[in-house]
Amino acid sequence: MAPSTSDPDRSYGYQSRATHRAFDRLLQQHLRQHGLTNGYWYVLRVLWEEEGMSQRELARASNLTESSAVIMLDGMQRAGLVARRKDPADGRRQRVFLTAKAKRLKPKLLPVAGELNALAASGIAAEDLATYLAVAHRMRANLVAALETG
Amino acid sequence: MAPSTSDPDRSYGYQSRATHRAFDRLLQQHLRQHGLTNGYWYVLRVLWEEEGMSQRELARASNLTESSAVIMLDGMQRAGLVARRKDPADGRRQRVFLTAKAKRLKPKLLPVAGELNALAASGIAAEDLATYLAVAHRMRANLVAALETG
DNA sequence: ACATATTACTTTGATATCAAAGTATTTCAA
DNA sequence: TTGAAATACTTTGATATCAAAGTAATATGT
Repeated sequence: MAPSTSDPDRSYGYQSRATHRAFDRLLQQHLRQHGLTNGYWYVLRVLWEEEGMSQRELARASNLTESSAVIMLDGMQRAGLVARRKDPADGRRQRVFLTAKAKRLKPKLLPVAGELNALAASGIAAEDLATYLAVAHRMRANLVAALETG
Repeated sequence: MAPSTSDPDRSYGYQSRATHRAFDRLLQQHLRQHGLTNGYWYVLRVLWEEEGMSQRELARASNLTESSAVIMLDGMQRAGLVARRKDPADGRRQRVFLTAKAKRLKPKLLPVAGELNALAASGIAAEDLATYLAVAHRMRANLVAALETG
């Protein structure tokens, strides 16, 4: 393999990590003013769209493992953001719901997502942004397929 | 702002996180066979290119904060991968060097970077891959500029 | 020279994350 | 119907990561 794929500037892994870290740090800077952590944010983003899913579904939608989701939800429950209710039809499932407090945060905080994305995208052609999303999506699919294989 | 920028599939933040996580998990799967952690890998990638930099320089090159770098290097030192030597000309600086053991790992492990990148890129047009890198680079610059502003 | 500012690293306390092993509940096949 | 398998969640122990405050060494202005 030519050096091109291990040179950091040309490494998709390196660049995706660098982009993510920059997003994550800026997100943290915004959320701390509202007393939220990044981890809570990722879960709230999902729950603001749809409440009442099982922890497993929520973990998948939030891109967390199930054990990470348990820990996150423990914290969010203590912070008064979510409530867990056992599914009456299946005692194994814990369905997750937002509290009134978490619902009130939505209009204040959801716009932050748009702001950060707009900021990141500034000065970049719309066509290139679309390509970025498509490539990211395909790379993830390729990598997840490899993860499951081996 | 239109919903387009908060819909996960169209959110650059969401997609960059998802891509990174997939890379990171697959990397972990590969490295564990060699007894290395992802954190050590990121630092080794830098040191395999250039030894003897100060911790601050190394932290910047590895995309870590200085305090994270300290913790990582403590572990790497215990694992016999690096040695720290005080700069004779400036007693504040700790210069970081690879041990023989870490140097021996390079030919075995460096190719992993190329393999994962090739795997991630499979089925994607070269032109689109180039766009991905350019967009990632620019986004990071935009975000870092915002971080520094406040 | 000496007090102050700057620089480089370290410590501390917190969140984020996972894999592996463990527990409780439901499903299913004989 | 009952025991094994599958499912859903939890616990445990580890790494990864950061911000803020702390320590040590050097540089700077007077």
